[in-house]
Parts: sequence; structure tokens; C-alpha cells
Amino acid sequence: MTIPSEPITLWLVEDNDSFRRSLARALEKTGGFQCSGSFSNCENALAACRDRSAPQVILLDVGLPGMDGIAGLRLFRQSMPSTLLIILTVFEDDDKIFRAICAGASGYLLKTAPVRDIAAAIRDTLEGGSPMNSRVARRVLAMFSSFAPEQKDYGLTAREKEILQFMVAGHIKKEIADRMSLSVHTVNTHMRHIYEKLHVTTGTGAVAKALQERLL
Amino acid sequence: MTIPSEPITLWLVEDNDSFRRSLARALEKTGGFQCSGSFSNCENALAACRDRSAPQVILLDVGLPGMDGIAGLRLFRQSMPSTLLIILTVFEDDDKIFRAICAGASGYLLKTAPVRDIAAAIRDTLEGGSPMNSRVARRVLAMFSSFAPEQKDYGLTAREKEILQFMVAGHIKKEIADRMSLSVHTVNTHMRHIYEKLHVTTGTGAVAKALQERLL
DNA sequence: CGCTGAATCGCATCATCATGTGAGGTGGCG
DNA sequence: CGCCACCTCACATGATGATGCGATTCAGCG
Repeated sequence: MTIPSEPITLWLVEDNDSFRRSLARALEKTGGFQCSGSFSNCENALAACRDRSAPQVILLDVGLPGMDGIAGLRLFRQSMPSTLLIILTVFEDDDKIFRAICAGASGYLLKTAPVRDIAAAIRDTLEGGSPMNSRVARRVLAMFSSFAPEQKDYGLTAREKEILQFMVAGHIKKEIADRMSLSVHTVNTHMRHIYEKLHVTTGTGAVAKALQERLL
Repeated sequence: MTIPSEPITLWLVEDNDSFRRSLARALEKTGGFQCSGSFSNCENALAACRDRSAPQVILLDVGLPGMDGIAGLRLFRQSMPSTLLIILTVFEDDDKIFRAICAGASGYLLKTAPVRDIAAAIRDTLEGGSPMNSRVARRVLAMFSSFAPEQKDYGLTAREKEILQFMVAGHIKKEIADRMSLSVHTVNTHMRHIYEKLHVTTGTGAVAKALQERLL
């Protein structure tokens, strides 16, 4: 890893003053970083957005007084779309991780990590990576796989799946018939087969099952 | 990192013979690993499950001849539930990553990684982590956040959301009226308001929109 | 106090749907 | 070849749904 000629500009948003200051000092000392912003809460950092140029990276705590770090994350992304946001916190519970990722965090680091790891992670993020603690990664993978559970197979044929997609798109029988160049009767027949296979009796039930069990 | 007294038992499933052998040798040389199985495809490895004791970890390629590594992953998990499965491949495209994770991989490494990183990653996995290349991690995060897009607000009232939930559950108006102890007329009225707010004209459309945009 | 939005209920009417029953045509497989 | 699964189309009928046009109650707000 070579140190870039231009230092990486960086803001810290962290309510623990001594930790924030010592981290800033340590990062600058490792070389290649310039901590141009240091804030104890999101509100101040967001206010600074208006009259300062955006940094390349913001390290953000989640357990902040006032505005929650995750709520702040969304706002930072709005006012500084090209700035990368890295969560730096002591929390590693599913809910916080999940919400941070959904809000668009580019990395999730733990405060327990040594400074040189944090420095490496920041560089990594700028190069297109998303560093995260491997325990955090485990949680993310677990959440992910729980999203896409058993792919049940109801034995739907290709044609039936096609029809089902049109139903999910909100079309009625006549529209589907037109778009597929079929008779309404044929669409009707396909639908009854879909209902039988999915064990439902209405279109809404079929659509709900298709979306909830990811049949398409 | 201290080397455990008992070596970690390990299988390799990888169709490139020379790579597989050299990796096995290299891992054993770093100490702490015992490559007790070496297979060029999933079928052989799965057959071996029946008369050999399961290893602690399997490193699995995804671009295998015959059975796909991801399909194999599911089967390994069935016959050896406590064995951890780590993907080791050259591919880093969204689809493969996504499917591997959904199938229950505990880690996703790239073959380009140095052997000592692979060794560290295996130990990390056994300690409850899920090591992954940080570019892979970026993809995972991107997929994740695309799952939970902007939470639009259509201004649905609490009552309307309730009705919508029953619709998603596949119930018809009369059933919803009964369960909520309401008149069918009331349910009818709520539904029209839902249709107006969601800009749809059918129940299926409303259900589809509710599920796809996570309105509940 | 009047206004507004939400929730409740009513009737009517036409459109759409679900379902029973039937049948002709294709392509693959043993 | 027959069998079977799939796709296609048809008619009919009762059930359900969507929508126009009402009404009453009630809580919150300026």
C-alpha cells in the first residue's frame, strides 16, 4: 500500500471527544489523512456541509446524542452524494447493522479495531471495497439468507409464470390477453391452474404468494 | 493468532488440479491445517460424505464441471450441517455472490488472495466470522440496500394499512369485514381510498405495490 | 364554533372474476 | 403408436369487485 500524494480528506462524527481527537491524531500521524472536520453530533456536521467542501470520507458513530447516526447517514448522502460513509461504532447488533446498510453505509467498522486497520479500511473503501468486521459480515450474510428462504417449487409452467408476472404488474385479464396476444379464455385457464398450484382462490392471493415466496 | 493444537480438518473442492494441490500443500505448510479431502467436483465430495467423517471446513469453487458449486453447497449443508462452507472462486459477479449467500455460504474468498489470507480467513470463519473480500462485501451491501429502497409514503391511514395487510394475506372483502368486525361497505370504502392513494384500480395492483414497496 | 379528515355504513350498477365443463392442437417419451 | 403435459380457446353462471353518490359520527384544530 503506497501512501497517496494527496491526503485523504476525512470528517469524524463521534460524541466521545477524547476518542475522536485521538483517532484524528493517530490517523494523521499514519500519514495520508487530513481530518478536516471533527463533530460531536450529526447536526453540526450537516450544518458544516453548507459552507465547507465535502470530504471524501466520513466516519460516523451510530450512538449519537440528538440525531441518530443512521438517520444522519441518509441526510449526508443527500447533501454530499459522492462522500463515502463508514460506520464506526461499538454496536454489532442485527438491527443497527441492518438499518445502517439499508441507509447506504459503505463500510461497518468496530471501534475496537486498531488504528492501522481503520486506516487501511478507509483506503479500501475509496478503492471500491466495503470493509467490515468479519463478525459483522456473518450477521449480514445471515440476514441475507433469511430474506431468500426455501425456494418452494409449485410446479408452475413457463407460461403460468409469465401470466403471474403480469398479474404482479397489476394487469387485469383482458390486458394480459392483449399483451400476450391470447384469448381472455386462455388467460383465464392459466390463472385457474396458477390458483390450483398455489392453493389460492383469488388473484390477490396469488400475487401475494408470488411476491412473498419469490416465485418469479 | 496462535496455532491450535488440533489441526483444522479441511476439504477442497476445485476442478483445477494443480491449484488445488498447491493450495493444499501451502495450507498444510502454514501449519494448523489438515487437508483430509481433495475433490475435483461436488459429486465425488458428496459421495465421500457417506463413509468419511465430515471436515470442519470445505473450500468450494463455484465454476465446477457437472454440479454447480452453489447447488452442491445446499447438499453439503444437508449432509454435513455443522461443516462451514467457504466459497473460493475467481468470480465476483452479483448473481453468483447472491446465490452463494442465499445457499448459506459462510464466506466468499477470491482465488487471487494470498495463501496466508486464506488461512487467516478459514480460522476467522471457525471463530464465527464471515470473511469476504471487501469488493465482494461492497456488492453485498449494494444488493442489500436495493432490497430496501426508498420508503415512499402514500399517506395511508392506520386503518387502510390494516385492510391492506388482510388483502396481502389473500382475504376477500367479506372475510376482512368479518375479521375486523366491520360492514362490507366500510371495507369497500377503505379499499377505494387505498386504490386512490396507491394509484391502482384493482386489488392485485394494490397488493403488488404494497409488497414491492414495503408499505406495511 | 365551524371546518376537515378519518372512520363508519348504505344502495345501485356495471365490470370483472372464479369456476364447472368441454375440446382441439402440439410435442415429448416410452 | 398411445399417453401425458402443456397451451390454446369456448360458453355459461353465480360470486365478487369497482365505482358513483350519498350519509352519519367523532376527534382535532384554528
